[in-house]
Amino acid sequence: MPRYNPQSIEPKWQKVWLDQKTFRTPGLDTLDRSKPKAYILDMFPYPSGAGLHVGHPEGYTATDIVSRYKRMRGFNVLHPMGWDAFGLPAEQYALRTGTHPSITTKTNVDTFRRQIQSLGLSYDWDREVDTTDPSYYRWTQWIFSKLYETWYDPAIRKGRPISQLEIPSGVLAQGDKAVAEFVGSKRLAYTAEVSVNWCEAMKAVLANEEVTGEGRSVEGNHPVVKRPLKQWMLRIPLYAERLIEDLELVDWPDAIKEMQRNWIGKSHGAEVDFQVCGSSDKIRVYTTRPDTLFGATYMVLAPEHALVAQITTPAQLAEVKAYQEQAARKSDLERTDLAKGKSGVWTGAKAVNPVNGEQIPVWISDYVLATYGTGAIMAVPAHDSRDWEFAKTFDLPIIRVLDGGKPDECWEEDGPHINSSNGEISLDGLGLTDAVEKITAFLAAKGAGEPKVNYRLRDWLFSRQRYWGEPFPLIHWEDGTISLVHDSELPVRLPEMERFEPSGTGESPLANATDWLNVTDPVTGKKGRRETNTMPQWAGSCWYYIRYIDPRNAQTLIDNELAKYWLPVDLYVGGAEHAVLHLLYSRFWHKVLFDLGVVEHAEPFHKLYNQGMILAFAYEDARKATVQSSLVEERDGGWFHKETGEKLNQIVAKMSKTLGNVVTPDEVVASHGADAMRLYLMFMGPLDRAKPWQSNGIEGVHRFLSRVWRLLVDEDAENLVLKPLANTESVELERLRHQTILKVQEDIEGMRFNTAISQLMVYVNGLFEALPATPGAAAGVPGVAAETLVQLLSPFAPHLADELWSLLGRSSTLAYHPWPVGEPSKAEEDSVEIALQVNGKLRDNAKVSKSATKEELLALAKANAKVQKFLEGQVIVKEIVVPGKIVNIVAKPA
RNA sequence: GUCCCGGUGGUGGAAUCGGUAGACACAGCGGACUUAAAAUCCGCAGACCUCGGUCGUGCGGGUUCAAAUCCCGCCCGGGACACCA
Repeated sequence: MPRYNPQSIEPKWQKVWLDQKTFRTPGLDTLDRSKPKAYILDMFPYPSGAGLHVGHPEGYTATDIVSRYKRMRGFNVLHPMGWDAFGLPAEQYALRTGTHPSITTKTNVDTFRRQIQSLGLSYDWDREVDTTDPSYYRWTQWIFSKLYETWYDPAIRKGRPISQLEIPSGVLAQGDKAVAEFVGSKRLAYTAEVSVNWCEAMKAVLANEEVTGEGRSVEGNHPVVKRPLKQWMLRIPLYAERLIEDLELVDWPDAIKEMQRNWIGKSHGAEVDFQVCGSSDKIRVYTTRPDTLFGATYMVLAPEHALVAQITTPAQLAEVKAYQEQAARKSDLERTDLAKGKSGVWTGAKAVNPVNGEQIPVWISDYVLATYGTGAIMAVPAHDSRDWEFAKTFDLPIIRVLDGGKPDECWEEDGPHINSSNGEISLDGLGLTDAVEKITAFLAAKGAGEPKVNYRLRDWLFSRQRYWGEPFPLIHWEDGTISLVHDSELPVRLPEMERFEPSGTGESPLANATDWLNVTDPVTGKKGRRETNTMPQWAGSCWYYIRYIDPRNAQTLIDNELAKYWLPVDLYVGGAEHAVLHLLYSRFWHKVLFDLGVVEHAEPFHKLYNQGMILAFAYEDARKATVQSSLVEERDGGWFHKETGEKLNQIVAKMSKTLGNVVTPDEVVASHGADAMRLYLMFMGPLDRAKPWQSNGIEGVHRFLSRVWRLLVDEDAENLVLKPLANTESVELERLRHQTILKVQEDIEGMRFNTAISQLMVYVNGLFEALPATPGAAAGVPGVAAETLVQLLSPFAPHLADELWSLLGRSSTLAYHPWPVGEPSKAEEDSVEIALQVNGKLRDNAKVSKSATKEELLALAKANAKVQKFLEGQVIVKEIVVPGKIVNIVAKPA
């Protein structure tokens, strides 16, 4: 009767773990800090209305296995879960349904928590955080206050309190307003009228990182246009250098590090001044190829460049103005579309090339970006493809200064310089590196330029005109000053509002919360208005890993001692889609907090691991049109359309409603149990690889768990009882046991869960084989084997393991039971099978003693009949013996 | 266009300090048990042929006694970036 029944044992153990707080991590008072620690973190989810999908449990299971394993190895483990619950989708859903986002958020969180708990994950639920909880966002606001009150000191490469900023006497002399302006120009958080990415469909501003290369929103793929708005910005580029350097300190996938480096986009070059003819104005350009300066035949300014108005000649004014207006109206998409040709207008002005005195025309064009470098370039058409295209379009002169490539093609590679000399300097004959060095020194000496490092990374646009986000702790006073809400008055709560639609004007919905909006200074009677923008969703997720360590601390963000002990996060698992956004922002905030002494480590996440996406099979017909999975049947080793009978191809695709191939965790838990689901997710393949869900696969692991159950439990008995266990273990089983312990622990440490599980299967197969042929015969599975198997299985299938553990007569959970000891000496085989080769081809195998010498192996090979057959009529040329592996005899015809 | 990752049986995948390719599973085939089915257990299983071999890790070369593994050149799939001067 008592068959393996996950539906009854899983809820039972989940209740025990929850009720007894089995996975509670001690707080400061009871924490034994002499023990090693493991902070194992999942990227917390956005609790959407759709509930958990199978991708979530993949990463969660992996971290859960590591957490459970580390506990058994005697580590203090911190393994928390929480909710990234602010954000646009909740607000949009609320607007559609008329339900307040705080209500839908609560419902969704409850669903997510129930689903996650049904997977048996060993989270400490006492540490749950929710970014929308005022007691949480109080500290998000606090961190913003710190950003506002911090400036970056380039001399010591650190963020410092604004109180330590020295005000130049010249600024002091100009009065309070000038001082405020000066300080504002140094704060890490500042407000500015900027051209922003405005998404009409979302009625909100987006950060650069939230806009795709096609000029559409990452969320929802809506069109995005440029529009000037007053916004809060964060000066993340000041930390660019450290954000690049400190990638050396962390153990992250190379691909992610590379993406961050690319995003920060450091480049070395020089700034060069060009004198405008007939004017005192100079145009400063940034170039990474100062060595090509002799080939500069014209210049281009961004249409928004400040000098355009001053240098444009009256004759060109109308045309220039028209072009500027046209450019301003274009979206980034239209401006950067590579398919379109180059456009531009001559300003009428000329400037002097500082190395050869040539007067060259100054153009404006939208292919030059106002926001990068100086917003102006020197154009070297012979050696830059963009300049080449522009010069060809407008018939501008092209001078080659590098020897290489075909005569009528642009050459962007290295080569000996030509046509590059004047009376004072010559680059002719030099290669790229030498030429750059020489010309840069020359320009510096003449005061016409200097070496310069540039970053692609821009200031982070940090405000949104939405309701469902953290309010800024700021007040705009009637006298034009801005002040922070005092720490003691935090949090600034998000007001309860009935209507919170975005206005569409760029004004946040909070502007309508009249009672909340207006404030009066109790001391001076001065009137003010709260900041009505809210923070972007990234704000809450930037620092949640810190709060988990000390989640209920009402006095400070985090206790210093706890921060010292638990940080950094030892293992951080999540999807690769956060490669630049969340992970870059988080590192930036962490560095600011590091500079302020809140945390003691330069980097927040030591080891990062990206789980691959769970895909699913889908079907398409000969025209490559996809077919709903419900209309597909499998027969005769192929797939066919149920209605038309057409033969279909199996493909791998993302799970989607349209393909009808979505699998939800709830249905898998219901049909096969959480343990089977966990095991299958890990058995599918390497964690970091994308792989398709196969319903047959889950059957397979379920069968394995049933086999384990049957190995130990007497299914014929009326009640739940163990089969009789044997007292002694054969030499072979002992060896297999030690091999299994060692393999499983190595594989868990290396995050190779699929091969750990196969080893467990090998062990179970071995135990079955060793059972007496006749059922009921005296000895069953050796007791030590039974206990070890259950222990090794427990990180993977914790419900089954705890159930069997209690059947084995142990009263408490396995969660903190010491991991079994695997001894390499006992795992070693005493004989090995080696390959006998002739000329590199396998001819026979031989079982030999592990200690056999080279001579013995060679003699054995030569005595082998099959080997001899292939040596007939041959002369031996060479003999290679690798003990424990192969003997290879090289021979050639006599 | 540039960068990164990958390509192994019918399927998911093992094996990379170069040393017996295909562990473990899924699907398949055969057998046992059963009135029958399910479940379970045992066995077979890369391809090709003359049953002793030959070929075989996307394709073509190379290094080596020996290559899935290292090198060169391609092809295909996935991801990221893309007028950043």
